[in-house]
Amino acid sequence: MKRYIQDLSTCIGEEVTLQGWVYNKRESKALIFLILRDGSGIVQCIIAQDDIGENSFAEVSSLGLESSVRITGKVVEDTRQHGGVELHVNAVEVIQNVADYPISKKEHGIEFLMDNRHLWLRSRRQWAIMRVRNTIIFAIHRFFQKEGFVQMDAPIFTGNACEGTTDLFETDFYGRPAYLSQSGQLYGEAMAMAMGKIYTFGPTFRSEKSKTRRHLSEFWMIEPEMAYYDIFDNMDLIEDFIKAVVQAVLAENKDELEILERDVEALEKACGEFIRLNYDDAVAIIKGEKDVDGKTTIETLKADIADREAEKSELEADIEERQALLDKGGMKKGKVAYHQSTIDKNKQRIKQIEEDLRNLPQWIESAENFKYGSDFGGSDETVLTRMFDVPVMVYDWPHAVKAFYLKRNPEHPEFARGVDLLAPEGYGEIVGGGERETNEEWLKEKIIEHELPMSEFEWYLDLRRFGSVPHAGFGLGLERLVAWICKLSHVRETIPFPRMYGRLEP
RNA sequence: GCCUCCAUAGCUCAGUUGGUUAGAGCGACGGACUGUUAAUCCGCAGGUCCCAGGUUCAAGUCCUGGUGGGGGCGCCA
Repeated sequence: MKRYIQDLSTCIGEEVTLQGWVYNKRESKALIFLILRDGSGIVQCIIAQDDIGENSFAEVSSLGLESSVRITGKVVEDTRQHGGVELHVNAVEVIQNVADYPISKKEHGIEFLMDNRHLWLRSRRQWAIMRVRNTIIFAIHRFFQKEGFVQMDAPIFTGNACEGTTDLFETDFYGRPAYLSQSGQLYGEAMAMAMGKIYTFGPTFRSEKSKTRRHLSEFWMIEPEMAYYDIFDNMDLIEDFIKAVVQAVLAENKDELEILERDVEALEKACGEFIRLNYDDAVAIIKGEKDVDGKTTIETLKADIADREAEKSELEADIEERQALLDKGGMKKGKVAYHQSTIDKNKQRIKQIEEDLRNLPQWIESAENFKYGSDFGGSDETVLTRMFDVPVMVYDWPHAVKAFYLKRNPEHPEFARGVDLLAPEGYGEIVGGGERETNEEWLKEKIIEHELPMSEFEWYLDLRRFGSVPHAGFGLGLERLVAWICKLSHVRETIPFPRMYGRLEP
C-alpha cells in the first residue's frame, strides 16, 4: 500500500515506506536530518548511522537537494514538527542522487525563479499556492453544481473579435484567420437559453502588452450566464459565490495559508456583507469628495506617503548604526554576517519604498483629476477598495465606456447595467459582468457604433429574436482571485506556467 | 505604446568624487559536531562587471545606442 506524508498522523507507531524527494538536509557526524517531500507534504526523517549501517549512511550523506529516495521507517509523534510527526528511518533506497539543484534555500530574484519555474513549483510556497488554487477551482464547481448550473464550455477558436476592443492572438484555421478566445460570454448567453443556468470554465487569451501585477496573456476564466436574472440577481449571485469560495479556502487550506503568511482575519472579514456602490457614489469616493468612515481617499494616500517616508528614514538610521558598528571592527564573524544581511534587507526594502513613493503621488493625481464619465483605471480601483475591508461592487456604468452588449438602465439610459467586483486590500477588479441588452434594435445600434461586423453577430441577434428573456452573467478571473486570496504581489505565481509579455518558456 | 528603476561570482547583493590585484553572504567542495529547523563553526575554489561603440593617461563607475528584466500607466479578468 502506498503511503503519503499527509496521512502520517493517522499511523503513529507503524512502519511505513515513503517515496519522495530530498527537500532539505542537515547533518552531523552520525545523524542526518532529512526533510522529505512527496507532494502531499513534508516530514523530517531522522537517520542514525547505527540504524542503517555505515555504507548506506555515507550514501545518504552524499545526497543533494531534490534527490529521489524511498525511505522506510517508524512514524513517531513529535510535537516540535510541523505535521506533528517525524520518521525514524531504518532503510533508505536511493533512486537518483542529484548534484547542484539550482534553487537553493536562500533568496532568489524573480527572473531566475521564472526561468526555473519547472523546478520552482516544488518549493513550499509555490506548493501552497497551487493547493489553494486547486481548492478554489473545486469550490467553484461545487458552488455552481449545487446551484443547478450546467458546465458548458465556449469555443477557443473564434472567427472574430467578439468585443472588438482588445488585441487578440491570431492563428491559422485551415487557411482562414482565427483568433484565440478572449471571452466565452456571447456563447454563454446562447447556452443559458438552452439550459437556464450555465458556466464556462476555460482558458482565455489577451495579447495586450501589459506589464503589471494583474495581467497574464493566458488565464483561466469562469463565466456563469443565467436566464431570467437581472443585475440585482446577478450581484446577489456574485456575492454568494465569492463568499463560498473564500470560505472553502479558509476551511480547507489552513496550513497553506500559514505557509503563505496570509492574514486570515482579513479574509474572514471579507466574508461580511459586500459594499454596493453605483458609479456616481464610487466616483465621489475616488475623487475624495465623499468620505468613508470619516476618511477620504486623498487623506489615506497622503498618510501612506508619510508612513513610507517615516519608514525610510528609520531604515536609513538603522543602516547607519549597523555600518558604524561594523566599521569599528572586532566583531565575531556570525555577528558581522547578521548585521550585513540586515543592512542588505533594509536596502531592499528602501528600494521598494522608493518605488511606492514614485507611484503614490501619481495615484493621488489620478484620483483627484478623475474625469466623470470615464472608466476606472487600475490605481482608481486600488484607491477605492483600500477604503473597505470587504469586496466592493460598482454598478450602473456610463454606457459609452462599457461593452456593447450591456443592458441600458431603463430609467437612466445614460447608464449600462454592468457590475465590477473589486477585491479588497488593493487588488482591484476580479469580476466583470452585468445584465445583457435584450432589445434587438439597440443592440444593432451598438454593434454599428463599435464598428463590429454585423454578419458575425447574426447568431447572437437570433437570441433576441427567439424567446428573448432578461439575462445576466459575469466573468471571474481565476488567477486574480487566487492572487487576492493568497495575498500575492503578482498573478504570475498563481498559475503553474504563466504566459505573459516576454515569457513563453518554460 | 508611454513613464520610471535596474543589469557585477551558480544565487542574493556591496563596490565612495573614474585610480593599484573587483568584495561579502549563501550555495558547491573538504573538514568538525548525536536533536538540527534557511543549523552552526573552520578551510578552499569560483569573474566576458549584459552587448556594441565613445570620452579619458586610466572605465564596473561617465556618455550614446542596443538587449534583457522589475515597477507603474493605458487596456483589461
